[in-house]
Amino acid sequence: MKPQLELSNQICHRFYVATNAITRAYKPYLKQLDITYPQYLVLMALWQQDDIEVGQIQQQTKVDAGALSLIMKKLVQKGLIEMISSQQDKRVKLVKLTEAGAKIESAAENIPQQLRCQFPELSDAEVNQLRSLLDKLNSSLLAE
Amino acid sequence: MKPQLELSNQICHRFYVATNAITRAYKPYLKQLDITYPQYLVLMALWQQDDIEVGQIQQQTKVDAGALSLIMKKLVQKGLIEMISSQQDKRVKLVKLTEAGAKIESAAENIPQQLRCQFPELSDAEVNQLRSLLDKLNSSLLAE
DNA sequence: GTCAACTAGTTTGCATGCAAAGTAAAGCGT
DNA sequence: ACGCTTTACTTTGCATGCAAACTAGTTGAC
Repeated sequence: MKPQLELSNQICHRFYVATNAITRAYKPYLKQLDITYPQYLVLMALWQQDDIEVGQIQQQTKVDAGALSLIMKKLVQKGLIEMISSQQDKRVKLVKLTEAGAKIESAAENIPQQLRCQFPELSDAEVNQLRSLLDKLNSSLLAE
Repeated sequence: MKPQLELSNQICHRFYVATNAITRAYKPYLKQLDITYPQYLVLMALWQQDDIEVGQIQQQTKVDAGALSLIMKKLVQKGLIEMISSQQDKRVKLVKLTEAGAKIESAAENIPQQLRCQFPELSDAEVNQLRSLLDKLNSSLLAE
């Protein structure tokens, strides 16, 4: 057995496990808002700045463009956003929060903090360390 | 705007981005073996120890049980594994590598190293730090 | 011994992630 | 003005991730 192929040596497998666990941890909270994690990412982008292009949402959330199309459609169906073709450039669609979409921000406000409570074993310092390592990794991986 | 809802403050979003980026980085290498990342996880578990139960594979890889069923079926179709019902307990299925399945281990041997080259900005020390933080996070998240 | 409770896996329905093909509109060179 | 390339998004096909329902085989309480 090659040691580099052992699951226990694989950083990548740890990411796989962690990300799935995090998404699962989010689920009960997001379920109350009747949205999924990627949909939540889109809404976060819009709460941060409303009335932006689909492409900007993609850049900020890093959700795949193809998947994003479907996600936007769902959010429209749920009445949380609306999409309007730009006048200047008819290829571009501008995304806006509806009243309902803007409203659930306050309901989402406490989610990050509750998520944080799911891993109390990590100190705040360790979380910051993790954040900075992830930033470094992501900028490296997304570089090309 | 609530600062805790900004994408740039979210550890979880960093995980989302990192894991998707890693999976994408794996893709070209795994494509040469005609397998996907979760299928690769299953094979790694078997390379480590052959002739084990489906449940053991699930525990080691942390792949969802439902998804695992389909993955196993694909691996059987590809002729990389075979499944045999246990004599002692007919509910249990034992999974074995075929000759072909055992063979591609050597082809997979260099993948981890090549993946590592995708993020040269991280030093070995930082990778180790990351590994230990991920372990701590995972054991915390998977505890309940 | 019998039946309820449990266990190992499978199946199904919905929501992505991703690659690849497709569409419509803009921009560009000549 | 005409065609070629690029851009912004959408659609499609395949492979999960996940919850929930389902099947078959075991175990335990009595």
